[in-house]
Amino acid sequence: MVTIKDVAKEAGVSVATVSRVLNGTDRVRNETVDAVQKAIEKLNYHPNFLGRTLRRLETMKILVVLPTISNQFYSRVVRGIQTVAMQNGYHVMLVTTENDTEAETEYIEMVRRRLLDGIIFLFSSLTGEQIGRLSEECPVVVASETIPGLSGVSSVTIDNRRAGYDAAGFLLRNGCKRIAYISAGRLYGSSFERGAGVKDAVADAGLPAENVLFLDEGLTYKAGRRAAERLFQSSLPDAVFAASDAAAIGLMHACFEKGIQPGKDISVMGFDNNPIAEYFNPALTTVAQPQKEIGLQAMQLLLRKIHDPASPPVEIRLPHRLIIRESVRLLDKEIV
Amino acid sequence: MVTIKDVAKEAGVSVATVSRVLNGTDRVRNETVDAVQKAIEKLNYHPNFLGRTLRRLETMKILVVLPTISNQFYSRVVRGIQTVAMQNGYHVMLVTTENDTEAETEYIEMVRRRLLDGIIFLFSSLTGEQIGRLSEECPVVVASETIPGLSGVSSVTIDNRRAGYDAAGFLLRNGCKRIAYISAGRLYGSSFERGAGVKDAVADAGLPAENVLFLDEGLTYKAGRRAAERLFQSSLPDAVFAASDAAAIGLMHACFEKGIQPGKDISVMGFDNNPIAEYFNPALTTVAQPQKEIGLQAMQLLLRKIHDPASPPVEIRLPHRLIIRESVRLLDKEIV
DNA sequence: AAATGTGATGTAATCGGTTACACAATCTAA
DNA sequence: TTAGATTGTGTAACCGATTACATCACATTT
Repeated sequence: MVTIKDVAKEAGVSVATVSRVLNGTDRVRNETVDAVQKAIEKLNYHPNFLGRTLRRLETMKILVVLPTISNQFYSRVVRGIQTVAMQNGYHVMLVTTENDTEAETEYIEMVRRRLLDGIIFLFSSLTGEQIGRLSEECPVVVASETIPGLSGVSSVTIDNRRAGYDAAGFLLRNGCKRIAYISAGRLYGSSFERGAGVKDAVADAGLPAENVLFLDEGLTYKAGRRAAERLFQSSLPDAVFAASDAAAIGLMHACFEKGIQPGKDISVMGFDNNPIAEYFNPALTTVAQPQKEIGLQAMQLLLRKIHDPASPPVEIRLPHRLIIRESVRLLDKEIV
Repeated sequence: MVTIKDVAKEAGVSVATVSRVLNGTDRVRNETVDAVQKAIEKLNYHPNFLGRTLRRLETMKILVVLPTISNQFYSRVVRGIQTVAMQNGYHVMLVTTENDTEAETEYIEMVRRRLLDGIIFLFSSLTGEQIGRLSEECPVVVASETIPGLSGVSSVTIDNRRAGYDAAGFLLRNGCKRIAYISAGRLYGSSFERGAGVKDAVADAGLPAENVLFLDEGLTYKAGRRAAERLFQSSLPDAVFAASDAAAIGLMHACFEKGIQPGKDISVMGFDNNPIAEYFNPALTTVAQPQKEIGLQAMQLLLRKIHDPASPPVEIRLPHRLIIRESVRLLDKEIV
């Protein structure tokens, strides 16, 4: 490997001078600059970041932890993160944990060990306490997901409980009395919160708690299909609300096979406003999160934490939005 | 920050001994090990990777470059890569270029500068020559995408030309004489290859070249919709073949709005066998790539290159598979 | 002419680790 | 008993960069 020493020797100067040319941190005579640059070119030299970051103790790189990249929801959040990162000279690396807790801790070690400057969790299998402790050692932000027991850590999310309340409220106002809710596993706190919101709405409508059926199947197409199979075993609810658009679509697909028309025979609602929601037939009524905005704000909070580790944690709640399409049957009297 | 020196002082030993305890590279007396571990725990010490990798000149991490994470196709390829990587103690980091060439070169610098041990391109805006040069400096593998002018670099793909030929052949055998092909931009060589295969098939069927219409719109839902709008302006072809399932779905959606029934009034075929293909209505006929296998093999090739930089490049072609569902209208006489 | 300032460059310490080598203590074999 | 091997540990060089400080040549000021 070509090192700074080789360049120095080739150019007939000291390593310090080469370093100065590389970083432009100090005045160097023009002829010397030329000689060094010629040597760099001749040897095809590329500075080794390790040496530099070791000395500087910063890497200009941050890590984003997501559960999987097969869920489209995250792509826009990541885009938001990348936008702000790029503006500030930072690079973004992604890692997926794919439910592999051990892998997650491995990656976290990289941040702890200063190979990366900070970390944004869009998901975690760690407990709130663990993340809290981690955040005392290095810059951490949690975004889009709520993690039980988390405190003292900056976060950016929507108000998931409220979003669940609004979604269920919309279904109730349109005549649905019995609602099934397809939720994700226990690691997705946001999905749990939405379920709590559904319960609230049903209670506020004066209906008994039994009118809500929880199906803890997950967020994938398959999860939706599984949920459908369970529903088909007894009398159908008026509406199904899924914690992801994919699950809603999986359910609708199973309905077709049974000859049940979503949007007519049963109302279906998703979450996240995944692009497919608009293209599916029937187009899926869903709840949109400001994904890009979540990413933007998360990265801004992380930058603040990187530059001022003592800065206090901030919790940002962004607004969600109901997107009304065709999969929920509307009562005539309902205006929106 | 707690360093190895602090631990050494706390435990009353030298830094060398602490290092030995950390890495288990040498014999250390049991009591000494205990003392060091106690000190590590007490100080909550985490070794800084930089020092270690600087000395060892290897990071046990590899980089995967993808265009975007909003295309589900890549998630399974990445999963394959991760499987093999994990088995070998490597970690996988992802970066998306989102059509930002500059960002791509930034990440590549990380590999060149030994911050990462190797790189797998699932996409690149670099030319074949550039990647060829890069591969002389560090371990490189190209997977799933074909890059024009690439040589001397290991790669894992399907035979895209053949896949295009097979898809078009299937359409032709089922009575489609005029075929539109929705392709991705010039950076996606695989999509171009598939188009060449379509041309071959049409020529072999004795039909004139005008029977193929190329629509260079892209791979997204929106791209499919744009393609549809262009098609609606003149007489419809018998079939549309899209280089991605998303584009095929975007097109079908536009068809619905026009009252055209895909699978009946027009045949539609996608590519990749995205999970949604199975759930969409009508279910999408498509070409499946062995995504996970592509990832597995790509990582294996990369490992070989990392361990033996002089190993010769290997080009692996994996088989594709037609997945016949409902979006292509079948002639009765066609068995499959 | 002497004192002072300035610009360009080199020397060497440093970042946080790993590891070759040295050395002392202990054990083993002849 | 003693030479030689083994074990455990410390010293210091080293990885590839950055940077505080020193140095020297030359220009400017008094």
